[in-house]
Amino acid sequence: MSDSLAESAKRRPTLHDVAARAGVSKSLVSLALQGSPKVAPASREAILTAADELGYRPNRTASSLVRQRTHTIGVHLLDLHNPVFAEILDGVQEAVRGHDYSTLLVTGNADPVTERTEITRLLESRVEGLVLIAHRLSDEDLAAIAREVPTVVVTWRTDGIAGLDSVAGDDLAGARLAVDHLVSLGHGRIAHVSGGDNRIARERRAGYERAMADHGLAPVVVDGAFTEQGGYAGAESAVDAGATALVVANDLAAIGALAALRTRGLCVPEDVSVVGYDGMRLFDSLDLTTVAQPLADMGRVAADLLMERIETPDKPSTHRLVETRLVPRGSSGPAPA
Amino acid sequence: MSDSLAESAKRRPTLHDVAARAGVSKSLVSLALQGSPKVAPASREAILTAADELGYRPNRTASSLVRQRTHTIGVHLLDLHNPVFAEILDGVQEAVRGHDYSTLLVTGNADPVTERTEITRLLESRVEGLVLIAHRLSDEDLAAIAREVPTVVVTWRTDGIAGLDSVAGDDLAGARLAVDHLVSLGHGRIAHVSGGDNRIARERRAGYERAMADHGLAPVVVDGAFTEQGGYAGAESAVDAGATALVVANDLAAIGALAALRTRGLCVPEDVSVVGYDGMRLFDSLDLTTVAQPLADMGRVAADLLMERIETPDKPSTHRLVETRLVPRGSSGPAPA
DNA sequence: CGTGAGGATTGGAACGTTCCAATTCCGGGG
DNA sequence: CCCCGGAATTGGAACGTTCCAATCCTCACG
Repeated sequence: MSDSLAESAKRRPTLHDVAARAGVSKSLVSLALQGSPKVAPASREAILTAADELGYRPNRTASSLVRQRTHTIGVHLLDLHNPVFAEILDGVQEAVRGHDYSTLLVTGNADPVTERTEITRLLESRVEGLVLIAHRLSDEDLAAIAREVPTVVVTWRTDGIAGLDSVAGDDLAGARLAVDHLVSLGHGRIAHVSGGDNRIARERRAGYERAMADHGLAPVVVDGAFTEQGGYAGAESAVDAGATALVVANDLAAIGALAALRTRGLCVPEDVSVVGYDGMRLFDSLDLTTVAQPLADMGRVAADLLMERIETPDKPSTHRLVETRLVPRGSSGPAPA
Repeated sequence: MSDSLAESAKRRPTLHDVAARAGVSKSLVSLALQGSPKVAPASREAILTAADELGYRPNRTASSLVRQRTHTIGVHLLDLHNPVFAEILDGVQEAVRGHDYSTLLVTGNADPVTERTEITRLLESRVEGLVLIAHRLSDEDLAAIAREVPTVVVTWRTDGIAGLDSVAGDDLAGARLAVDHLVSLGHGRIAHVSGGDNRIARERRAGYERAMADHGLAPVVVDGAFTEQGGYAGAESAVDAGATALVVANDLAAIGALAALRTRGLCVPEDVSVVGYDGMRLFDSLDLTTVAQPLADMGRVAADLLMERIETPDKPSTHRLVETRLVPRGSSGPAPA
């Protein structure tokens, strides 16, 4: 006992220590701890009590070194602050737990450099698969990663990279839904507050522009970002330009836009209508009309795709588009006379 | 070349493979890759090119097995959906990067069972320290963990557990700030929408109750939760009870409360004032009066405390209380006549 | 031309597991 | 009484690193 105390200060107990205490070999301890049926009940008993008297804790690094498996997949989130990603992650975790994998979570804070080093870390930890929930990687980096480990990207289509699957919302169609909705409410001066210069933002913008063209309306795009500040600034420019309705690049920015309108003394939806994008649960009570994506589903699908690719590394890439739908709420209403 | 191709399909290249290709021993490769100055420039060159021709990627599990260090700390978040935790995490990550540790992120989705298994996983991965950003563990579990690895808890004081540090907001004082603010605006019928039955909620509630007593006012506490739904339901009961001001347990619930008031046709702050708690940046534009905590600072302090404990495992526990301050915004105003 | 210093390089043990092959143990059938 | 089979147990190699001690090489100096 005094001996175990002295040791515990020094070094964590190993299989060997447990074996010594139980009076058996380390092989048998290993067997017993894995629940093998070949171990005699008496030995098992002795081993189990020895293990927890010592506070034995298996060493995962040693274990995964010898079996060449880590039973772990890596998940990279662009940014923890946007709850959208958390909702997608929920789906991933749920699906992954069903396959007895656990997840290693990592975030690059929307910075490409940190992002690369964090993902490198995951690869060095020998994750067996990778889910990238939005990222800032170049195509070359992405391809290199996909060559190394089964990978699936969530949030936008990734074409032309071998062995890389993707799950994305249909941003083109989604933006169109928003425009159609506003047009049906009688709006003509519909502006788009963009999400900046990145893939998703460009896609949503394109959807907006095409829909406007199809309705024979002149598009007005103002610069914004996927943040509240971006939405705030964008909304100001948009109303300056005379817009009566705003298609905002995401919900976060839409919240910012609402704030801008409020400080301008404009009423929503009487003076200006606002439509967001994402449909995150967190903002359900804000009464924001939005283009909703099935976020948790996207995560689930991504995880399933990953599991398939882990089983069949050479299968052709699949790119899944999930459906978006418009959720009309209080922030959009008939165009002012 | 053909041989390396065939191999790459099978097995990741190891130090040994790099050594073979560069025509040196694995020891020298190891040395070179760590950037030791004892390696001759020519060898270094050869090794480096061999390594990246093979796409060599060091195996972290092997490495941390032999040096008895993982250079990793584990961070557990109660719940990814509440952006408060993300803001705390920012501080942790920042501080930790400065000490060349990396972080393993894990979440239990507010479920005590998943929480335990996830933390167990971290311990098996031999993290060198643990930051728990809110948790649902019993005191015994917590003590057991703290005995095993340096641990610091963020979000509430943890007294009486040896070797466990904590960083917390002063919830007692914070709730008092909210009450004082509302009293100074002339409110008398101030209700508290509670955050349910957990440590932080109880603390904030106690702060509210004491402050009310000190002002000679009758406390009215209605059941709520740390979620929008909780705030929504709580606000309804509170206004039914005739309150003209609400001290809500956190910002998330306050958002819910605002929604409830809106659907009741009540104006904020003309009819009812609302004060939240947390001060998360995400809601800056919502114009919510709130009791702000320095979230990122809390994370930084926690990480620093952890580093100190890693260096000096036997130092006495320290419990840091950080200061909260009231941020008056548009959701609170003079009491109605 | 021998010696030694010192830099460059190498072999091998160790880290804590898993798992295969080999060994021990036991009772029962011949 | 011996042998056999099966159950229980064990030793040891292997996983991919790190790092220590030992060896090798080169060259300047006496």
